[in-house]
Amino acid sequence: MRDLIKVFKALSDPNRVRILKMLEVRPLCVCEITAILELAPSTVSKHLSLLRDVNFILDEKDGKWVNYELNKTQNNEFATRLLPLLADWLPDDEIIQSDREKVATVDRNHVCSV
Amino acid sequence: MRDLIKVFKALSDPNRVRILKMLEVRPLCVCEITAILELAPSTVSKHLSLLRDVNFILDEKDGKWVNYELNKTQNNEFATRLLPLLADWLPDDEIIQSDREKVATVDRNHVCSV
DNA sequence: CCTATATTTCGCCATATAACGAAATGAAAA
DNA sequence: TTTTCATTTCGTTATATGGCGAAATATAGG
Repeated sequence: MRDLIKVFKALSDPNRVRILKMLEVRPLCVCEITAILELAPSTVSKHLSLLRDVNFILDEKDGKWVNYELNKTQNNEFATRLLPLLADWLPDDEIIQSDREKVATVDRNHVCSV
Repeated sequence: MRDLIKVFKALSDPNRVRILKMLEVRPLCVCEITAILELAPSTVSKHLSLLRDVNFILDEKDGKWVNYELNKTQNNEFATRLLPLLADWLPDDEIIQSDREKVATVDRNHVCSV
């Protein structure tokens, strides 16, 4: 029960849903996500660690960056069944569409503290 | 987006999940649910109206009682796809099992303010 | 009509949550 | 080694949420 509640709480915040919908396009580092959401880096980091705690995303170190990607492994029943639902939803949401366009063009070398 | 967030928030409380898992067994009135959850009637009523707002359950007046049941109509994409997932989950949860045993035996004529 | 019962609404309180900035950490570059 | 940049951790603050009891509403039955 405890784990299930954590999973739904993770999905109960619009900024975390925006992150997941961005990661459907491609993996992103923290500062790219921060630039698109226009939130403080510490806030974004907290959202990401929460999504990682419920196995929705995986992190991978890449030099000074940390890349986050959707967890496509089958190691978590909740993620395995909920992420495909989310992928079907919000196709016409304006914020989601705008975020995804930015994902297509954002470049971490230009966007992070220049 | 707004509606989706409301849906996940509705699922983010253990007492609301318990209610949905009880309603998988059969429809129940407010005082039966109140007796099983051991919460104040006003609290249960609030949970139920929240679940109704996101189309997870339907209410039907029956004399002085109000019966709530799972919404099995196909009129809401989120309910249609999330309720079957929930039905697959928590089969071994002790609280859920205990709640469901009580659902099988509870009688509104005995349990409500006698 | 009057009372009893089921439910809902309202106001209040304690806790949870999301936001920020400052400071700490870790790795690359100078 | 020192500096720089990306990220995380920590402490604080404002708002959201879940709980209750009291009062309002609705219906059944005397």
